[in-house]
Formats: sequence, C-alpha cells, structure tokens
Amino acid sequence: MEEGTSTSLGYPEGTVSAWSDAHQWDTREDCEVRQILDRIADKWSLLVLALLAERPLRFSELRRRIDGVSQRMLAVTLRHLERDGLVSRTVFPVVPPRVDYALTELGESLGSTVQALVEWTEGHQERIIEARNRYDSAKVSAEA
Amino acid sequence: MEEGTSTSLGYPEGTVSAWSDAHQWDTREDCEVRQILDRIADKWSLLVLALLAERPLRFSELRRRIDGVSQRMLAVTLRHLERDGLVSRTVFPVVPPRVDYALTELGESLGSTVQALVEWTEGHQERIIEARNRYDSAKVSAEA
DNA sequence: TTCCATACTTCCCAATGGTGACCCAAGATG
DNA sequence: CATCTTGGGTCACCATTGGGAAGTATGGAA
Repeated sequence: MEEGTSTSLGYPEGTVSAWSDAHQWDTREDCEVRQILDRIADKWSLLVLALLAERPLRFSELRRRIDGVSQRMLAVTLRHLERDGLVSRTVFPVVPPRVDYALTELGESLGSTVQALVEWTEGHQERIIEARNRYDSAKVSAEA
Repeated sequence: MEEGTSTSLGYPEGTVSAWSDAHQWDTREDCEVRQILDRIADKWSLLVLALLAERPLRFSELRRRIDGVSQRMLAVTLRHLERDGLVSRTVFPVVPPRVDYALTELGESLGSTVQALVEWTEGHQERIIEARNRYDSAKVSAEA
C-alpha cells in the first residue's frame, strides 16, 4: 500500500514511535509479526506458555492440566513453540519415556505478558459474560 | 477423568489461588477462561484490539491497516469483540455508511496487555526467526 | 443511467483443527 | 512366555473454520 498516496488516513511521517502512526501489518516486513503473533497467540500456545511460566512440566502433566487438548494438538503446539525457540524439550532416555518442557530464556520474556493476558481474562470473565448476555438479548429483541 | 482417583497430580481442593499450583483449565468453571481466551486471543482479534487501543477506527480503516483480513473475517471479529463488550460500534446514518469502532472501557483495560504482546512480538521477531532457522536446519540434517 | 463507495452478508470451497486409533519400547504381572 | 501398562508420540480421517468472490442497500457523482 502506497505510503504517500494514502489519503484520509495519512499520518504525517515523522510522528513515528513504537506505537504511533501507520501501524499496518500488511505486505511489508511487518507481516512476520502477524505470522508470529498467530503462532504464539493461538488457543493452546497461550495456555502452554502460561503453565510453563509457572514451572517446567512433562508432556503428560501439560496434557492433564490443560485437559481439553488432544495429544496431537499438544504435540503440535509444543513442536511449534520449540521451533520458535520459546520452549525447550528435554528427553530422558528412560523406559517409560520422559520429556520435560520448559520455557527458554526467550520464552520467559514472553511469560509474564501471557500470564497477564490470562489473568486479565480470569479477572474479567464475568464482565464479558454479562456483556454477552446483554448483546444476545438485545439481538433477540431486535430480531423480534 | 475421575477426580478422586487422579493420582500424582491430584490437587487438594482449597489450595487454589489465582496463580498457584492448581492451574488447570479443564472441566471446572475455569473452562470459561479458555473460551474467552480463545476469543480474544485469536489471530485477528489481537490485531484489532491493538489498533483500536491507539484510537478509534472505521471499518475500512481497520481493513486497510490489517490488510490480510477479509471483509468477512473483520466483520466476524468485530462482532465477537462487540458481543464481548470490548469494542463499541457507532453507526452514523450517512450515505456512504460510516461505522466507528472503539474500545470500551473494558476493552481499554485489555488494550495495554495486548499491545504488550504485540510489542513483544515486534521486538523479538528476529530471535524467533533465527530459532526457526536453527530448528529447521537441525531437523533437515537429522533427517539426512 | 451507470458507477462508486461503505459496510456489511451469503455462498462455497479449501485448509485447518481435532478425534480416535495405532505404534514403540521395556518392565511389571500372570 | 504372553500380555498389559505407561509415556510420548504419529497417522488417517472428518468436522469446523477461514477466506475469496460476489451480492445487497443507499444515495450522490459522472
């Protein structure tokens, strides 16, 4: 998208700081942000990260803690997070296999943010549920 | 999933605090957290929230800013966020229709967290990309 | 009269997520 | 010896979802 010609939304260039002007996650390099955000901010990743932020856990522990997650999804999620360098995978060659997952240093730097997100959700779930009910009943009466 | 028989991980009830040991998002009431987290922390919602945290925007502005998003997905996302009471929708009955979206008070309380997440991503994308490359090349050589 | 813009909605198909079955290894159990 | 169990996975398949294209309504411009 052409910078200069962008019209009604044209912010004067030069006002740029981390969070100012044309925050645009599109065809530019920033699209990688989109891609990464996608990865870390999906359903299971957030939960895994939040749990691992507390302490390292084994595969089966994670599975039990999260418990809506299927083996495949947990495995896939962990593999993604490992690929992205956010979690480390330690295999103990013992006979019932044992694999520990922990946050890497990089992962830890995300941990607090993710926890903040989860905590926000916990703290505000009631208000959200209220809002949903309001919205739904308003919609129903509007349709009537 | 028998509660009582669950062994090594059986948490005694009553030891639960906001972020203590028994963080388990499963069959209990906490499952709502999962549901909500799902909603707010998906691909487009985060980006929308982050953008609206800067300032209110119109539908088409959001679309241009995010620009990987289809009309449908943006509409769906906004409807969800509106339902959850995180964004407000203001329709101006003018002739090319105009609809403004803004964070509600509730949405604003999330805004900073979401921004933090996005900023983290922006700040660490290079390290993640490096990690990916490392992982991928390690995997390739392992397969050879 | 046709075209344009905005803000959607509907339809359809491909991609993706998720489920359950199966696999592997070795020690315990019968 | 055969079989079961346990932990950590993979695989094939199906349901859900995401995304693209096109349709809708409105009134003003060309």
